[in-house]
Amino acid sequence: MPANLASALITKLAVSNHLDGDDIRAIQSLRIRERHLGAREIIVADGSRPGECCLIVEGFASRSKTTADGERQVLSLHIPGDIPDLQSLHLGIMDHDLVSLSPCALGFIAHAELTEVTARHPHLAAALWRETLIDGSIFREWIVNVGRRAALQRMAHLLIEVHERLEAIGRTRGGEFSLPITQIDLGDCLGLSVVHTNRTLQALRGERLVETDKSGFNLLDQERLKELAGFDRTYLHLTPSS
Amino acid sequence: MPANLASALITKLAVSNHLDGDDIRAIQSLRIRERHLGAREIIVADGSRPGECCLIVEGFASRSKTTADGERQVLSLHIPGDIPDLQSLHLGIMDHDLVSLSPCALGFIAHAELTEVTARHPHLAAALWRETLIDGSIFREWIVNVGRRAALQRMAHLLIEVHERLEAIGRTRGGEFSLPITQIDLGDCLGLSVVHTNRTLQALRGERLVETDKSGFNLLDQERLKELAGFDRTYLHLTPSS
DNA sequence: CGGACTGTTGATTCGAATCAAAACCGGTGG
DNA sequence: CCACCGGTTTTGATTCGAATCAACAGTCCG
Repeated sequence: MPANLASALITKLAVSNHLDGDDIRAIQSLRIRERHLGAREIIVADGSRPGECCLIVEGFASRSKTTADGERQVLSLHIPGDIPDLQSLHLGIMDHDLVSLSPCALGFIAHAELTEVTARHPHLAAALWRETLIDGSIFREWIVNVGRRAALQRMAHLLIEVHERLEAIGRTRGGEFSLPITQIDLGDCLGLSVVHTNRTLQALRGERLVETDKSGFNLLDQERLKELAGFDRTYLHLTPSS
Repeated sequence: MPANLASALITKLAVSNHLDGDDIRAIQSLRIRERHLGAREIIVADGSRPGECCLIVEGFASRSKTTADGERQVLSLHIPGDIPDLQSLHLGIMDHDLVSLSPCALGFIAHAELTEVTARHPHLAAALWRETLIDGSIFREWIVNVGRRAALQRMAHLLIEVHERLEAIGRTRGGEFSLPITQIDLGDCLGLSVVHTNRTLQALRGERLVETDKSGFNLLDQERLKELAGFDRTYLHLTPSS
């Protein structure tokens, strides 16, 4: 019901899906419980069995896993409009953590509510399924990123990805975008140590490719960055029915 | 129609889903076009727009991406009962290759056929959605594997994963299982060079943890391997509605 | 002001890549 | 039957990218 909560979801879904009036009304009729969190709070914990899904209305979140010997790996970054734990609707048990990066406005939607709405709106169900598939596609690219790209390319690739995704929902100003992430977490995204993350970032700055400040990044030369990273946006599936 | 084709799918789906008689009849009524391929053939190519999904009836396949500068990364390994390109049903364009590892018996099912059956059987649709979510969960673990585990742990983790998945569909004899993969491809799974893959495998053999032959592996001490790899099977979601 | 966290720097070590060559293996054809 | 071929596995030597170790500086905040 609160228009602003649902609208974040509608904007995001519309990037990759054709939504008709019926779908939009169905989304607007969802009961969404609003909640506000600070930075670095656990939203949903590994091993838990959530009964609702979490929509990011404002702010940033990440999903991560910690290995048996305490090494952390970030699996994905999430932006407004994302439902990072949509998979919990059908998987039941969480196999990773969902954590806020920045202070967040979140909307929680009960599984029962989603089950019901997808049953009555198969087209919307397909759109949500598609969102989880795009999620999977981004995971695949991250496997390539940590598996086969050198540190510099790896970081460039990540920054372009986030820029493209934010651009699609209208949250960039040129090459600039907000992403309040520490170098520690950035390293955990890239499978690098903090020290090397720091040096790699300096290299990108030195090449005049990227500027950073506390709250975000500025991509100074997107063309050259894409060239460097070997970036191909296909995997983001940012247009409907592509 | 051909019972043996559908039964591979039924066996696999039943591992992670509760299927009722209606679901099973729906699967058995699917029109599945059978095809046989040799080893190392491209089943579906990156960039293509397939009109059907590919069920593995017999044999093994892998999905992989190649970076701009020619580095290959394997994203997943697939076993009988898997539909490795199920995501194409909703994503349209392939963002990676699907390739046979061994000679395969495949069953192709038209997208239209799947769309129709999922519309009429929402419970089956949920099961297929769930399969794609498990796919995604395995990708997440692979990100951790290449991002944060050392070569020895990494290889141990992969071998245990494949063993667990094959065991669930009844295709292991104790620690033994078939997986006809070259060290080149194994390296591409793990983000390692062939040389280092070879040495890592020798280390596992030296520890009397693993035996290999042309066609597969024998895990000599699963407990110790799991301990070494820090293996937690949760992410495989091998029980229904867990 | 002090403390906790984050960012930065330098020195050193180490795991894995690379380079290069040889051994092995199954298939093929003379 | 054996020579040969391409692909794969193995070995050794060397290099290199990134991790680790160890300080120190910067910043935010109570």
